[in-house]
Amino acid sequence: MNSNEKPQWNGCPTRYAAGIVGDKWCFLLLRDVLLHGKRTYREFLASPEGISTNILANRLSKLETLGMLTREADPRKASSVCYFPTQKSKDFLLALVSMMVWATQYDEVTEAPASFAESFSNDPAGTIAWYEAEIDRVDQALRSS
Amino acid sequence: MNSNEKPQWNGCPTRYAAGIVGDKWCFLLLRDVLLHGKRTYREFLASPEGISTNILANRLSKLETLGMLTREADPRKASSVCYFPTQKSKDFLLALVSMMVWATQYDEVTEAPASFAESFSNDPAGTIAWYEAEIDRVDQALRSS
DNA sequence: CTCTCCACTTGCATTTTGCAAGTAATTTAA
DNA sequence: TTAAATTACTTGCAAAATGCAAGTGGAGAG
Repeated sequence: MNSNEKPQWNGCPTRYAAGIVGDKWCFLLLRDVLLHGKRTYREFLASPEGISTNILANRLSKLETLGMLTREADPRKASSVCYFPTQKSKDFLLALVSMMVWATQYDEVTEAPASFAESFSNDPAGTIAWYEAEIDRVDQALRSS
Repeated sequence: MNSNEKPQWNGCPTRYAAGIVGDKWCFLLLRDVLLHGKRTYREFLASPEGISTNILANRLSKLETLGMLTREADPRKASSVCYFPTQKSKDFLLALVSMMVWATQYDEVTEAPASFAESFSNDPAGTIAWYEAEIDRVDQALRSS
């Protein structure tokens, strides 16, 4: 990607979202970061979908460029790297969880418990706030270690 | 795509959603169907992103297979074809609009008016219901013509 | 009976992906 | 102290997906 040329996927909100989330691997990486507490290359690599190493490196750098992740040294081990979600990613939680609720409804072999969709429809804002608090808890613990 | 082999992108709700929406073109076609009232091949082709004819045919058939669209004869002209959104697509509206609100917040050159995000945060359910009513109005008019 | 419109399909060059292997900088273990 | 392992990548290459241009077949209009 030549960083001199601006992508013209702006303007229309759906097109803007498609430019980030309209990619299988970016989508799943956001899940791993926002919902599964994953922060390192190795953890992302271990996800059951089996992303390959070159694609993972490419997408992490794309998500960093897009302002969804920050790349920082791992406080636990200087040679390692952490990818943290930005506020922009965290603000994506509502959309992500909405998609999961929808998927839970239509995936015949869903592994998600009914309680998940239920708690979201009872209190959407509270559910999202809970996820965000979890993220902040994980990241504060990691950063101060 | 060999229809004999089942894709194992089920189980995890995010993975299920990624299998449908984690594709730029499917994503934008859903926008066109759900928010722009587009129903025909020709209308989809005219979208500013410039999908090519083979990809359009491929994605329309994929979305039909996935139960997001139904392919029917155009009531206005028997030789023409209409793609209608199913309930499954319409139920995706909440997630789609959530993404748009998020994109509107972060796209520096968004064309979406502030009133859009505002009305959604004031009354999410009402906003979605309005969109769904619009869709039903369009489709009922089309089907009975 | 020809001409146009519509919804595709086909062929082919280019791009992206997936897989396997390699690498460089630590860090742990013997 | 030195060899082995770990981490985060990069590289090369074959296979698949994409984009573009051109073609096809059926229905309807003139």
